[in-house]
Amino acid sequence: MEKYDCLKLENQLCFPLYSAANKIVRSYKPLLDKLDLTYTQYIAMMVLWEQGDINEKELGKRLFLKSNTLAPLLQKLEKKGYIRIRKDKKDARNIVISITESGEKLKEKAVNVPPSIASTVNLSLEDSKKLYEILYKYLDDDQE
Amino acid sequence: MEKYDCLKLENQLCFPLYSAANKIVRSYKPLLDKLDLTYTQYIAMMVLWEQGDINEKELGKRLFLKSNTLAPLLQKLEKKGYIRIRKDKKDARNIVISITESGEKLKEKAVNVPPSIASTVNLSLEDSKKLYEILYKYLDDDQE
DNA sequence: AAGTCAATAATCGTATGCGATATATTAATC
DNA sequence: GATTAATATATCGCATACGATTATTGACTT
Repeated sequence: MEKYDCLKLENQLCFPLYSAANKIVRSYKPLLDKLDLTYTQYIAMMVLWEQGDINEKELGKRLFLKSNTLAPLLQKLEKKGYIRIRKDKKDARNIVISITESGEKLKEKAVNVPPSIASTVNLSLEDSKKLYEILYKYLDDDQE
Repeated sequence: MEKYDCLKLENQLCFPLYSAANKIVRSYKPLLDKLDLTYTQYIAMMVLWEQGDINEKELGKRLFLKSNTLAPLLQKLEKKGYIRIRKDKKDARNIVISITESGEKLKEKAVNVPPSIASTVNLSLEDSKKLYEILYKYLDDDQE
């Protein structure tokens, strides 16, 4: 083990993580273009499709994102007519996001996306499950 | 299994991949700030530290990146004095990247980064290995 | 040698991510 | 009730990623 071995690309865990994330997000693009969504906009819509109204902070927690990323993103989604952004009447610091009819309708198109992606990811069910499990182990660890 | 279950965030493989990549790259930032490098610049330097001169296309292959990302990145690294960018005399379409003395010196500081990151990633050796293995299975699959 | 095509890199436009900072609103304290 | 602290969101500046386009250079054909 040489002194500089730890600096070799092949010995990094972060690098394949970073590259694989780029690769899979890239593979969504042609599909999401049809919905007029970017990948980040898509996962935000997913949360809304699943649980309806949500405030920005809660959404940020679900997506591991903060307002510096979310605020501009949500503004774009509102401009496209998929969501509405309002202040909470009880506490005007809270922003409440709700889905519009147009946003709800998008769900019908969106159901085609996951199977289409799944068919291109050439991993065994076992590997997929393991990958999922390890990634959440890492994500759920907050002590950093 | 409901019709829309496939759209739930918890059923996505891409989402934890995307989030984990963000998280780990984010964790590099304070360390790389000391080297005046971004994460992408850091992995480019890694290739150079390991194998010296390389042309842009080859570098792109190693990093899974193309000139639309690499060209501006390399210009920044050159501006910082870590690398030199030249045209190949035999074929001026090829860009040859070489490392400068200052870039070579940076390696000494950089050796502290991987251990520091490793100590914050709370995964067992087994999980890390498995993660690495599955990610490369995905990355090396070109049929998409 | 001119013209066509292929290979490689650079540029452009858009949308992130994110640390840092600013702003708005509410809560807490005196 | 005025001041201060805390909370939540927005803005700013920078550096990616990436599809699409353009520019440069070389190879090939005739």
